[in-house]
Amino acid sequence: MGDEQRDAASRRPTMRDVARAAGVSSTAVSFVLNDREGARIAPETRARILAAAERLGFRPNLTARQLRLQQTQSIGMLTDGIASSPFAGQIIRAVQDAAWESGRLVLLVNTDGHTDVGRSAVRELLDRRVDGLIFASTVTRELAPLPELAAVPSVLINCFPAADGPQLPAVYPAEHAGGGLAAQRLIDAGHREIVYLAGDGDWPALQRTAAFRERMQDARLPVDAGAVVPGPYTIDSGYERARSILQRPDRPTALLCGNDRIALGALLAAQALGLTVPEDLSLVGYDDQEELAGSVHPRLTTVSLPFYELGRQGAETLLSVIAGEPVAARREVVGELVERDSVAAPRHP
Amino acid sequence: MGDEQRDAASRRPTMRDVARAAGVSSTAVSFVLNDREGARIAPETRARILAAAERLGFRPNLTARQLRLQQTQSIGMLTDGIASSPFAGQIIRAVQDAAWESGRLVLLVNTDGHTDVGRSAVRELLDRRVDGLIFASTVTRELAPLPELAAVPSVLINCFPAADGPQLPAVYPAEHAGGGLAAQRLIDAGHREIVYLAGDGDWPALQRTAAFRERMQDARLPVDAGAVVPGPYTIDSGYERARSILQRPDRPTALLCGNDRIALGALLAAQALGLTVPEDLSLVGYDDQEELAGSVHPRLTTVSLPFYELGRQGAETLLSVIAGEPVAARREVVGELVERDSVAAPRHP
DNA sequence: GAGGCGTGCTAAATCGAATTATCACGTGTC
DNA sequence: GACACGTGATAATTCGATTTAGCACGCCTC
Repeated sequence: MGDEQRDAASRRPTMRDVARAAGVSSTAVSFVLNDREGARIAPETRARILAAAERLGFRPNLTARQLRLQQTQSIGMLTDGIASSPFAGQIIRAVQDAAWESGRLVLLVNTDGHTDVGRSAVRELLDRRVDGLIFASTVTRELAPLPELAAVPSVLINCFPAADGPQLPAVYPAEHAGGGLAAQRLIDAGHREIVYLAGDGDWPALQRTAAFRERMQDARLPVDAGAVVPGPYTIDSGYERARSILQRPDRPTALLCGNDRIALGALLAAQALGLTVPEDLSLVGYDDQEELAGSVHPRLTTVSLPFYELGRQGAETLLSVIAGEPVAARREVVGELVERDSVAAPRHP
Repeated sequence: MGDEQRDAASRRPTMRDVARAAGVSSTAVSFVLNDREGARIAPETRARILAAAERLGFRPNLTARQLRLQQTQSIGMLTDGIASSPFAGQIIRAVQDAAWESGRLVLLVNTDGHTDVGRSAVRELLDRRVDGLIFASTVTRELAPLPELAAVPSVLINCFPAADGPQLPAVYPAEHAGGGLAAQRLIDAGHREIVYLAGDGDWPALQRTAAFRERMQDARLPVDAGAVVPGPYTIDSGYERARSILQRPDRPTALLCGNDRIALGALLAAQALGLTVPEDLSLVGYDDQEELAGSVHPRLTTVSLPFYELGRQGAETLLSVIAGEPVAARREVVGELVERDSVAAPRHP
């Protein structure tokens, strides 16, 4: 066995190997395998090349192709925390799905919130010549994107750019609309006294609170000083806030909650006070944390956060930018009301 | 402004640009920037090159380097479901952390359980010349790894190879040890009548059941026919099984559960029957599903699944294989007992 | 002053594909 | 018989780095 044959057996076969096997030049092989139009190759030659490629199990070396073509068919994805939020997985999955469908692969980097890691990660990804970049935030917020992101097509997911940074396209949840959905559900059920156990000053909380007020006003219901009670997004805080509110003689008939954890706290408080949900008290959560909202008794009516959709639309936006198509600067994705068992008509209407 | 200068300004600078700017050959630039030992470059020349590189903001094109060096400093990661399990994120995070520390990036592909997608994903990753591959399963099980995986260094996480497939190194949870931990907790608390609401015939369930029997025997406690009740890993099933068991006059004083969902079902059943946990009934779960085990009242004592550790050890094993170091064929990682509030001494000892 | 040697640097090949510019050959036309 | 033209291929270059082999020069030695 000659050196050449031994080599061809141990190495992955290259285009040259195929060319030699078919008795043609590597140019011909390239033309045939890429179905290059305008290339004139006789049918028999073509067949011989195809057969040789098949027989050798030839697959092009993508690293070489990437260098020549100056594009890597891969996109970089930065997150500031994968596992810190159980939802992040959905975004990653969606981005990966969309990328895969477009023939691309995802290079994933988790910065764990460290800006310096993020910075070197972006550099590293640019050095690898990714076709585009996605930055996904674990919490919905305004932020100043790293200026380096602007070097290639980039898209923000679950956040949006501050006025002073690069104006990258952004895809994030329609918190105002979602908050409206939640509030409207309680209003539609006939509740007139609703208290909002809101989140704590973050952007989603502000948006949802505004929506709550608007819907109440639209329904000509009063929103007095005590109607919005902000606090941390924890079970304990939900419990404490609900407890003090539900002990009032003029207690509300429904509590709108900033998230499912607060709602769970409220549920526990209601039970501790001998109130039955939803008969004595209606409850609406937010986030639709599967493991939580669907596991308690009664199961929580809540609004889902459209994480998969966020990821998909983010990725599709990025692919459009890469393709040179125009895209919307901002895209809000609406979650949906998940009807379960924690809402009923008020007992004394 | 000459063509050349304009080019250098718009393109990312290459090594040639740096060489020209410093008035040397690109070989010299390569030697200096890579600190190649044995290369003889005068200190002034070296400084000039460094200055030029700095001034132009030169960063090497990694695609070109990868082609020349025949290694991509990246690893491929396949999962059969990212978001289906909230834990998968931990494994991904751990793998990415370890890869990053070794100067590598992770190419992530989610197969969603489709073997054909997995197959083409592996091919795609091999075409891109990843240095190694990780396959992570969402459920702990025995499986026949895709034969293609054997083409490069590969490691399995949260699963292990069947006897007939390629024998890849595997890292997975020590279910036997973990099951022992859970059982022992109840035995140590003084319980003598313990029923195991087991999972349904999967590998972890089998391991944990075996461990339960062994610990009981070691403690000279009887394990009669009804002591192990297998069933689905759902809240409902836990509820039903617990209900029928707890209604018996000789009801056990403790229930060991196959996972936290079953345990939650059991908790609800106990409450429905007027039993207090842990006073009347002790409960131990498994998995430590944060959102669930820590949110119910009383909070569940359970055993954690070491997902982060699994990912990290898996990645480190892979890096060792890539480096040509010997590695263990199988590595079991033990979770830990998470003490919370659902275990107490039995009332009638 | 010829030969040896260390220093400092470069030309050219290489990695594996894609692409541009030609080239050889036969056929048809005037 | 000279020339244009279509067909079927190939040689050579390019992408941007790394690496091997070797060149030019000065200094020292005998």
